[in-house]
Amino acid sequence: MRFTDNAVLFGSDPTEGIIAVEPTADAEVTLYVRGGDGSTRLETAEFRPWVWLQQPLETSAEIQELAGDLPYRFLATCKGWRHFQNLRQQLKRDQVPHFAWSDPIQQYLAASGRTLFKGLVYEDLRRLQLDLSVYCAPEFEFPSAERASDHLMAIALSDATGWEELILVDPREPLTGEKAALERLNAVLLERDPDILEGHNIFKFDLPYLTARAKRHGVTLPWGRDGSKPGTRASRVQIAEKAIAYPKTEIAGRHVVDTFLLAQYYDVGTRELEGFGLEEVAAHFSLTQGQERRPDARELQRAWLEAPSELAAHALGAVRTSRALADLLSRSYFTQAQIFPYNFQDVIVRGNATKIDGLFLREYLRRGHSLPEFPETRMFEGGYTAIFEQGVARDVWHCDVASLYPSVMLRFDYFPRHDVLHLFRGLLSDLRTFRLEAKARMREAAGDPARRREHSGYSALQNTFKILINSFYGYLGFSQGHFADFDMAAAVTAKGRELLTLMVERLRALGARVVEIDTDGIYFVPPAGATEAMLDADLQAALPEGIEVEFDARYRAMFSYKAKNYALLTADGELVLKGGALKSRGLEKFQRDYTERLIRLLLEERPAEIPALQEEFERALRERTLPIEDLVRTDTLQDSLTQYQKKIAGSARNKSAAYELALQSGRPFQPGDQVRYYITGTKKNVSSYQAAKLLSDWNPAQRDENVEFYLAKLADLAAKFAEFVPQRKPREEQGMLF
DNA sequence: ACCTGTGGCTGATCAC
DNA sequence: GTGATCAGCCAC
Repeated sequence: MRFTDNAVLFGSDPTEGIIAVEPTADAEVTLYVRGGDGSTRLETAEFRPWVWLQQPLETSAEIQELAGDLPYRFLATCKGWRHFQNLRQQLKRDQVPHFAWSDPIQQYLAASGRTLFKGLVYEDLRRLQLDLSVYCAPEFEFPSAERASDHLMAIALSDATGWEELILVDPREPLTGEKAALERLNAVLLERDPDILEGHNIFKFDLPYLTARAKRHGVTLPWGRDGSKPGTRASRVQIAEKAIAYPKTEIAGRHVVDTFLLAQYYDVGTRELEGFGLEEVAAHFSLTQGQERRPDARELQRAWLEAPSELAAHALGAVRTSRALADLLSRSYFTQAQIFPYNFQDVIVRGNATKIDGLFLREYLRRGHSLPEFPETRMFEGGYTAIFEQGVARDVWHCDVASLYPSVMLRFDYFPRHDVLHLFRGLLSDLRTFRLEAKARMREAAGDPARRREHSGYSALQNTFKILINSFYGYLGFSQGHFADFDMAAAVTAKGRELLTLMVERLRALGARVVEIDTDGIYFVPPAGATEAMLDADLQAALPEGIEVEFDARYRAMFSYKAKNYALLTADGELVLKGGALKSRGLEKFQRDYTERLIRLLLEERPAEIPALQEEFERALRERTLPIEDLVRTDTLQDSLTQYQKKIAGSARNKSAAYELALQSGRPFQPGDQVRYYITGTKKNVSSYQAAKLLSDWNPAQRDENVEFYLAKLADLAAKFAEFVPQRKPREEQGMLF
């Protein structure tokens, strides 16, 4: 079976080797195609953009009537991009209902049925990593490319073949040296000719810095494959609850990949990253290769002046790390680019529901079929969440329904009403089959060093299929999805709640004590003498065919705190915390540390040690011995500073420390930026936004953290868990403590 | 210009 | 003090 033969999923045109598409003339795109020998050749193709319409109209565009009787029954195909833009403007002005994609690359790919990277493996990509080391005069706190006294110290480069180069700026002549470095970078890019430019925070730091310095020196940056300069425009990306603003940079014939954004996306699924700096992310993935300690900015500057080899070691370490990171985190997007009619760079930053919409529209277009109106949106109920017992339970089992929502949709035919070509069902069931197949092939290749590449290829593929499968339900409730269907979304969740209720009832009937449930899974204490097989058989018999239960884990103990908030102790003694109340990054580190240690003591039946824990933290706070990082809060800005000020002025929100500090700092903070601060003063009751101070203004010689404030926080925390701390020896207790 | 969904907890602020 | 509201983060 060749997955790519599925035209709905991978597009109908099997052309292989396309690594980039760029519009190069009004009605033409240039394709950059990778040959078998690794060369890159150029081809041009005709490109005619179009608009979907509900009514034919008097226009110079070519009007085609589409099949079926859905509202968008006409296609207006334009002569070229300018014609398209004029038509769109006119339609907007005359308030004529219409729909069009504003990205020419997306339009070309959808119309042609082509996608990037077909016939290639990830390793065929020429990936180049970049990392800057910059100098900032001692009187300034943060580097700024706009300042005369700031400049580059070095540009570290590497690529996937293992090639590395450090372009070092001569400290004796920093400015002429910087100019030479920029020119050397230009030459290297021309020579190495990368498909992908990678870096950590490359959009917000490296590229704007290089652009600003190049401008100062009058150096042009002809980085495009056609010799053009990078293009930049303000953009923002939504990653779960976070909106991140960044200057999106495009380089003709190439793609820019920021591992900072990749890390943000990764974290949505795991919520395990301590922070998003290169070092923190690398540490999470165990990628720090013998770098015992990261030198700070000032140390690097000294190294640049006195011991360039130290700077080189650090800078090259950074590019190696971002290469390893991109290796781990961008493979799945490589696969997505083979599927969706989107540019590689865009497939990363687009939401899953948007990309699924792209699949639907591409296929309806290919079949010459009309499109529905956008859906009528409404609120609908979600999953069933409940907590039945609080406190500590021992010997807790977990079971869940294997991919609940996809299973419900397939088993009960919950598909979008207007999808008359029935793509939804086909895609979902194919994806499911494909995922199983990809997983099987992945396992087959596992462990064989000669098949490592194959293994990681199938791993990325099955993971992409999984993400897609899980996004189909979300698509039903996506207001911008042409085939979304809110009634159907409501039906899916209702069925999910019904099935979960049924499972809870069966488990109780069998004598189990149900502790906590959420959407598709149940934590419970099994009845004495129960076997998994017994429970499984009973539940499976009660559930409809096509709905599979999995008993996937057992735990020594569980601390059930509140809905969606609990802790698990595994057989290996590992403690897993779930929920914002126990592990939110919105809590200061000392609170998270205290919570984790307290819960461990509870679950390991060592409550006698709790008073000592309490004293330890109190003393550390009182004697100011905790590292300041433990007292710091990290807030991510959601709004721009202007938006914030507007809201405050209009009493639409309350003041907040993070925004107030950002405003005071005078730095250009943007949505998505993090503000780290602590509370100063001497009184317990202070308003945070008045007493807050940026971590960067911290002076270790003069500790000014508000001890009373933090002691009160500790006391609140202790009080929160007090009711779960037993007053007797836990050995005498059985099961839950109340 | 961009955007998968709902459910739930907590801390901070502010009006009462 | 108390409750309402908002923002931020997390589970699934």
